[in-house]
Parts: sequence; structure tokens; C-alpha cells
Amino acid sequence: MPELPEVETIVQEMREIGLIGSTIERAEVFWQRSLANLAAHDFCQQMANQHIHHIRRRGKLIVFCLDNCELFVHLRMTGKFILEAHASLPRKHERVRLYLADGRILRYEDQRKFGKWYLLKDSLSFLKKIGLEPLTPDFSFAAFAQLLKGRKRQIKPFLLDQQFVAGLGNIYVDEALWEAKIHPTRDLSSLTADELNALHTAIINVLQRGVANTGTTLGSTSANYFSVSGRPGTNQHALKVFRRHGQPCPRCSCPIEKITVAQRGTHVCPSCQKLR
DNA sequence: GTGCCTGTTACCTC
DNA sequence: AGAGGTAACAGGCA
Repeated sequence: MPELPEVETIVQEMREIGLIGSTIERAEVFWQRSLANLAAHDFCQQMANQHIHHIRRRGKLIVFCLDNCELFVHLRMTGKFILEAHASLPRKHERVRLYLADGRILRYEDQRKFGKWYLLKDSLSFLKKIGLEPLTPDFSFAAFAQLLKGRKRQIKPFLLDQQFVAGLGNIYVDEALWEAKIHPTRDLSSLTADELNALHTAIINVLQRGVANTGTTLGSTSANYFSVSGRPGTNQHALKVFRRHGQPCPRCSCPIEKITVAQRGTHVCPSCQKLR
């Protein structure tokens, strides 16, 4: 669920809330497998008394820059951070907890336990595998077009693959393809220059809008996205096709269809996004 | 209760 | 290189 706009919103809120400059007094781990590369004991030992120097985003990863290491958190489907003023009993889906020196606690909850924490001293090889940042100048039209060159693949699974463009997930891919009027199963090699251009612009548009709307919250259960302070996003109201099957396309009024592409639920307007 | 669905990704085989 | 299947896991929903 958390894609680039949701992760960006979380990172921005963490900064606003004053996490930068604070000290992590100690960590507590309730579910070992939330830690990707360390045993809980070693993780807690390394985390104790670390200062948070900076917080940033790379693709869907939250990056905490600490004293002598970096902490990467991937929220996957249901991971979330919740900042609270005082310590309290662990919650049902709480997997990790950070006790801050000022008495606040940062809880990490993850209903489905797919999220992962990586504590790394050298993150270069880890970061190398991540694709272009779509909201930076790195994501030029030329760079995007270059990624597709010589590849034979359906456009939707290509856009979901984080090693090419980082940060897109099922929601924003469906939205971008609709905006560019491209069917999700079209092969990369079949896309015209005009279509590629429209897609490049659409990717930037849907992500920027998502960030401006502080992310997409589709429901009210704990499986949904909420910010660090518990606020839902508002971008669900701006979605054109995602989870809108049966409803009229905002462009042509044809009913939106739900199909399966690369084993993923996929939303298309059969009239605007023709396969040819 | 049963069975199917879900916003992500890694890993396997073909 | 890429497609397809499976797995990790919990809960919502018909």
C-alpha cells in the first residue's frame, strides 16, 4: 500500500514532528523477522544511543541517517510508523519500537509482517539496485526512454519493477497508464514516442498529485495507509480508475473494468486504453 | 466456517 | 531477460 507519495508524506511528517536531531535511547523488537539482516539482540545493541541526523526517502524506502550507519525501512503492504508522546503497552501488530530520549516512542506496526528493516554500515550496493527517482531531474524523458530500449515486456509489470523506476506501485501505475491512455499489457516495444512522452508526464503528474494530497487511504482498517500522526491521505478522491470498476470513466463515461495483469488486479478504461 | 481477495517483493523454474 | 508460480502473512469479505 505505501507507494512513493505515502512514503514521502511519512518522511515529511517525521521531519515536521522533530525527529531529526533526536536520540534513539533504545530499541525493542517484537517480531524478529521484521529485521532483514540482524538478530534482535545485535540490532538493539547497535541502535542504542544513535542520533537521527537526517531522514530521507529513496523509492519506497524510508532512510534514517544515524551516527555510523543507515537504517532502511520498507513498509511493503501494511507497515506503518506511529509516534506517541508516552510509552504504552505494545499493540497487536507492533513489531518494533524505538524509545526516544525525550520520552516519545516511535512504534512500527505491520499487520501482515511483510515489511523489512535493514541496518547497514555500507549501503552503496543496497542502493545501487534501486531505479530512477521519478520526482527528480534524473527522471528525464531521455533517461526514461533509455530504460525501455531493447526490452520486451508488458508495460505494467515493467513500471512495477523497482529497478527501473522507483516508487510506483499498483495504484499509481494504473492511474498513470489511464492518464496516458495506454493499455497495461502493451509491450514496451510497441509504444510510440508520443505515448512514451504522455506516460512520462503522467507518472510525474500522478505521483506529484499523490504527494500534494498526502497519499492514498482506501479504507479505515489497520491494513490501510495512515501518516505518523494517524492522519489519512486524501488522494483516494483523486483516483480515476483504481478500485473504480463498474463506475464511469471520468474521460469518456465508459464503465471501468478490472482485469488481471501479471497476477495483479488492474483497472482500465476499455475505451480510452485500447490494445489495438 | 470456507475460500478467495488484497496495496509488495524475493526467489524459484522454465 | 522475462514470464509464471509460490511464498511470506493476516484479515476483510461474500
